[in-house]
Amino acid sequence: GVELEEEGCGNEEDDEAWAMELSDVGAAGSLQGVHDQVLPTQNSSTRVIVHVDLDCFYAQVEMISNPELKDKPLGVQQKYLVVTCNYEARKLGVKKLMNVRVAKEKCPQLVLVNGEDLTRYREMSYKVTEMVEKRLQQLQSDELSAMTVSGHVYNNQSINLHDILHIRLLVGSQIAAEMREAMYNRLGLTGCAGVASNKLLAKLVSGVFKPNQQTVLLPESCQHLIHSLNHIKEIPGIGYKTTKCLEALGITSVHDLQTFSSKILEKELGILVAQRILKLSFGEDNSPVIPSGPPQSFSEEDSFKKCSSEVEAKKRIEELLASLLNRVCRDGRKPHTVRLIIRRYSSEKHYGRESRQCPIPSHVIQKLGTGNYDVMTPMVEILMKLFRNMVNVKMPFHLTLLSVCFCNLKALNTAKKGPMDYYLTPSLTTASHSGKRSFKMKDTHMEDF
DNA sequence: TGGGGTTAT
DNA sequence: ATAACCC
Repeated sequence: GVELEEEGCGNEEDDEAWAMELSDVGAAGSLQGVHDQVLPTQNSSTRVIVHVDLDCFYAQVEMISNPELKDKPLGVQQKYLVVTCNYEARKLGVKKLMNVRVAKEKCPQLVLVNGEDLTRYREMSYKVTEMVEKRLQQLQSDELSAMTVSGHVYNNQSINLHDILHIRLLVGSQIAAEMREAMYNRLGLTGCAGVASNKLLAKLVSGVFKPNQQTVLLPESCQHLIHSLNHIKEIPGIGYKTTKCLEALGITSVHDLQTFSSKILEKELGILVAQRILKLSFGEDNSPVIPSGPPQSFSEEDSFKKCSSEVEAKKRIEELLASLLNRVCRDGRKPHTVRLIIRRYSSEKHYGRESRQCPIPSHVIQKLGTGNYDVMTPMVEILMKLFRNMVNVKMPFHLTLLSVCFCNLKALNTAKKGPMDYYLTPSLTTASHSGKRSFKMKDTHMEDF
């Protein structure tokens, strides 16, 4: 099991050490199947991060569901987009987020499956997260002694067995290989892995050799990697807006950013963003691995060409709500806030969503998950009030998206355990002497694995 | 562009 | 509630 004790800690303010220790054993998971982990170390300044990134996750789940699809070019469709596709399809020119019509033109043999319902992807994602958690617990007792690298070494650099950093990264590569093996053997999923000294570098290097391979980055090749990027937008953490802003300043390459005046950058982007992305451009990233734990919100959304009546909106909201109630019931925790999100039709407005939220009345919260059918009626009432708050139904309107979100999730006071309760349990020891609510990883026993 | 998710302000 | 980021 994992021990996380606050040894002789008289300082109640010391959240840092606690977070660090948690990150030492934590696994971050998300729906896309991306997982990071940090190996336990004595010295927190020399980290080894293993980043694993599943290959075209949705397409893999579909191929596992229906093996006949395995050797055909396959695309996963949501509305009129091919959101992802397998590598057969990529060879034939299909790209992620390609219009269905364009994809069919490029590749007439393309097989399409609908991927608008995320249920099965979610289920597989939970399995992956669960597996990674268990491997993580086991790692600490593993013998990791064979000193040979697994997979590629970035830039073909040679390993110096006398360099302790090299050795630790090499051990990381073995762990990455073993985790990928386990994922394939148990769940049939393939993926890439990157091993490096921080999250940024691990993620970047994971994509160097692409499907189903892994790469370790030795410290001497860090600058080579970062300068191999053709544009700053390829740096995770620099998104759409920041890229536009940087381009306006004449910054397009990593070198441009590295040598740009930090003062001007701070004025343009704010001190926080400026300093963070400047460090990123040098391959520096001290952000910790944060175990994601169970989700903090659940939402269902649907997009469409046009919804312009209150009656139709209500119907769509009821559908979204029914699925959501199911999911929330299975999770076991109770949402205390509900939010309605809309997107209005507008010719050229990038990212125009509006939302209204409100607390869920306590008597409704109580009924949630009891199988009581009458939870629908009051919830629909609430959501329609939020709807009319945003949309003047006496005037013509044109919506292209509706979404319902449950958030502010709280564990119930009863002893009933939901499926995700497995990951985190309230830490009695810490809570009792710090007065703060905190969590520790629950012990896992080897026979579970 | 889809159907999600997070954190910061 | 919005805006930025991630996949």
